[in-house]
Parts: sequence; C-alpha cells; structure tokens
Amino acid sequence: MQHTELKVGELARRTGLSIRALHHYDEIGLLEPSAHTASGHRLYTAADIARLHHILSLKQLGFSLEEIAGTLGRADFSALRVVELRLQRAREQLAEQRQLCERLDAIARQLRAAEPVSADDFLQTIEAMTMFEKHYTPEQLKELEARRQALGEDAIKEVEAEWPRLIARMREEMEKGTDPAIEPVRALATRWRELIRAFTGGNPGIEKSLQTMSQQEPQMAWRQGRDPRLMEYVGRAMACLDASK
Amino acid sequence: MQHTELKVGELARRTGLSIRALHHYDEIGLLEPSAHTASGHRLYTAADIARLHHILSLKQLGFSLEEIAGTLGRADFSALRVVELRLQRAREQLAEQRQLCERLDAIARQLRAAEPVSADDFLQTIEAMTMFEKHYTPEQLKELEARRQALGEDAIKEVEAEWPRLIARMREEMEKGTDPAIEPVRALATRWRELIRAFTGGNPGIEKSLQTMSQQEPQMAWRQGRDPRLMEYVGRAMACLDASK
DNA sequence: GTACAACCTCACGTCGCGTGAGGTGCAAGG
DNA sequence: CCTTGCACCTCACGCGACGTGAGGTTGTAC
Repeated sequence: MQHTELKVGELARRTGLSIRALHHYDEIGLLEPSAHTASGHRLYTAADIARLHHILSLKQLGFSLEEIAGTLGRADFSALRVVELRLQRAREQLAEQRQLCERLDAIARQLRAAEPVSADDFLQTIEAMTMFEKHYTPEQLKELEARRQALGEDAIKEVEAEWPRLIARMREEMEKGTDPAIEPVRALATRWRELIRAFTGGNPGIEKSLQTMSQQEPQMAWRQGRDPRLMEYVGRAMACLDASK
Repeated sequence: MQHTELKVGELARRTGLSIRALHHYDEIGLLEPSAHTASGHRLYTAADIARLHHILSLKQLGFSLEEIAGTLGRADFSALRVVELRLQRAREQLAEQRQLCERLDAIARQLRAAEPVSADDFLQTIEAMTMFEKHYTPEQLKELEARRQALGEDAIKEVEAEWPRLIARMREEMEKGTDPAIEPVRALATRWRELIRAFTGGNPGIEKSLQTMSQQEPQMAWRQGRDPRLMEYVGRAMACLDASK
C-alpha cells in the first residue's frame, strides 16, 4: 500500500493551482477530496486527481466553475452543443476585444500625430471618436480612415489648423452684422463648404451623418466656437450661395 | 434662470446608465454632483455632465473606474503613454481570446468529425489537446494541423480506428511471449512505426515532443492500453527491426 | 521540549454595479 | 385633509474565483 494519496500542498504544487483554490473547490463542492486524515487534513485520491484534470481542462475552455460542476455532474449532455455555445460566446468577446484594440490604436495614432497633447485635448479626442462611432456606420468609418491615409497627416493638420481661423473670421462678420449675401462672407462660406468637403469627400451618407451628429450633440467640444447663433448665420450664407448660383 | 441641472433619473435616461451606477460613481467619489436640493436629491450641473462624458469615454477604452478617477484627478499625465499601456494590455487579452477561440474551434471540429461522443470521449479529447498545447510549440501545432488538413478527416479516422486493433494484437503476442525479433511481431512493429510516422510526418522535433510527452504524462488517456510493459515490448521489437536492417 | 513547515477554519476584500427593502419629497386628484 | 403614485433617498447583501491575512492545530526533526 503506497501512500498514493496527496495532501493539498503537494497537489497544488503538481497542478500549479493555489492551495486556496483547492480549498475553494472543496467549499463549493466542485472537488471534495474523498478522504481525510484523522486530524482533518485533505487527502486526494487518484480519482480526485483525474477529476481535477477534467476540471482544469474545462476551465481552460473558459467555462465557469458552476458550468463545470454541472457538466461533470451528469454524463448525458451534448458535448458538441455545449462547446459550440461556448465558442459563440468566445467569438463575440473576441470581436469586442478587437474593436477595443482598434479604438485604442486609433487614439494612439491620433496622439502621436498631434504633438501638443494637453489632458483636455486628449479627452476631446476620445469624446470625438466616441461620437464618431455612435453616428457613423463601420463602412463610413473605414472610408473616412482611407481618406485620411490618402490625404496624409500634414494636410489634415493644415485643415484642422484652418478651422479656428475661419470660425473666428466668420464670427467677426456676424458681430459686425454683415449681410451674409455679400462679399467677404460669400468667400468665407465657400471656404467653409470646401473644408467640410475635404472631410466628407462628398459622400452624401457621411455628410448626412455629420449633420445629424452636429444637431444631436450640440455640446460637443469639436464645435470649438460653432455655437447655434453662428451656425444659423453660416446657414443663411450658404443659402445665399446656392440661390445666386 | 432655467433649471439646467438634472436629477439622477433624467441624467440616467440621457446617458443610458442606470441610476444605481450614478449612485455608485457618487459613492466612490468619481462623480459627485455639485449640488443637492434641500431634501438631498442629487443635482448634476453642466460641468458634472461634461465630466461624466469624459468618464464614459475612458470607460469605453476599458479603463477601470479607479484608473479613470486617477486620470481625471490630475491633468499632467502623459496621455500617449497611458493609452499605449492600455493598448498593450488589450492586445494581450486579444491574443488570449483568439487562442481560446482556436482551442474551442479545434474541439468543435474534433467532435463533429468523431460521431460517437460520450462524455468520457469528450473529456479525453480536451485533455489530449491541453497536453498537446503544453508539449508542442505553436509552430509544431500548426504543422500538425496542416498535415491533418492534407490527409483529410477520413484518413485520420481510419488511422485512429486502427490503433486499438494494432495495440490489441501486439499485446496478444506479448502475452504469448513471442520473441519480438520474429515474424508476426516484426510486421506489427513496422506498422506501429508507420502509424507514428503518419502522425509526426517524420518531423524530428515533433517525434521528440511526442516522446517527452508520453514519458512525462504516463497517465494520459490517449495511451488507451499502451501501458509501460507493452511499451517496453514494442521498444524491443523496434530495436530488433533496426538491428536487422 | 522545541522549532518549523504544513495543515486547518473563519472571514473580509476585490470590481462594477444589480436588486431588493424600507423610507421620504412632491404634485395631483378625491 | 388624505391618498395615490412617482421619483428620489439610504442601507446592505449578492455575484465569481479566488487572494490574503489572522489565529490555531498537526506532524516531523532535532
């Protein structure tokens, strides 16, 4: 009679589990050692160890301890169905994880491209991306990404830098009460439209999404000064452009 | 003075969060409303709402509430570094998730291929795959997978079916005490070697891994009758083959 | 006898809330 | 004035898979 039964420490060492984990499995009834010494020390038999191996196998597949207990409990389950359900769940999680990586990567690229990164810029960048994901379809996002690639970082930066200047000049005219139909404003409105085109690429779906987004998220930081009053002024200037065309 | 401050319910409705979540953020000091009514009802100001948007943005990137609190706490952090660290973590998790999917998919394919799936077969299949992942390098696993693809499911099933028969016949000779150098055994040993070759493809690295695995995991179920005594007999038969070649 | 490792049993902490239980504030209808 | 009903409030436990002590017992060697 060799002492083939193991105590917790030994079993923990051999399986790489912690002693506490084995205690836990005992507590929840997942793996109760079939023997104890007189003083209460746990003794794991060969059968227990085999069961533990099964448990660890199922754990590797991402099943919860409860699911494992259920599966090992009765032997009449459909293995294939169980695995396929688990696989489906895993695939969904994989997709989410992939999306998260893409989000983070996009942010990281943005941050690397724009050198002045105050905490505020950072948060605004993220908020903008969140909004984008909310209001554009994945295809539209891909198209936008493609356009950015094609234009190159420098061109994008130039456009980004032009916006505040354009907004400031437009506001100036509005404050002066200039008629949006006449000249300095006509040129500004034309340029305004061009900058939007540079972003949307003339894609009507993207333009529409941009509109709904700017209507539904009026507090968005990317407006940087495009308040409703100014937007209304710009809208009138645009209308005049169209009318006289 | 418009009542621009929101109560919890309203804010919850607008953000899609639960009331309890907002309470929680208050509890842990992540988002404490800057005002309360006389009766203690929470009043969220525009600034609070802006902060909440920042919180949700960071949450979307997978940061924990504690990390978010820390990030929003002081404004002097390196945004890029934070994001890159998070990205690294996310990539690791993505790799793990991908591996899990592959494991599950492999199991599912196995189960679909072999029609009789008792619970025991199921667990043995998983255990075998776990062992494989432990003892073979990823490249070796890829090569094995490629070989399976090339051979086709049917051929594999035939080989799998032949093993028990071969083992039984070999054991028969051993029980009879047949000299492993003479005929019926020579043929069996030759076939034995062929079946192993069919699996390893003659790759020496894979053969070596197979050896170390069969030595270190003697309790493995895939041995299905290949006990040490039999293995020793087979070893002698192989040696005789080599000697007379 | 005594040191020391290995074992034991509580029991609380983790993370992001869900889910009640039990009470209060406030406006409208009977 | 009283009730109804809704939105709000504050506890406080629960989940999942253990980690991490605290404080006590057992087993073995010197």
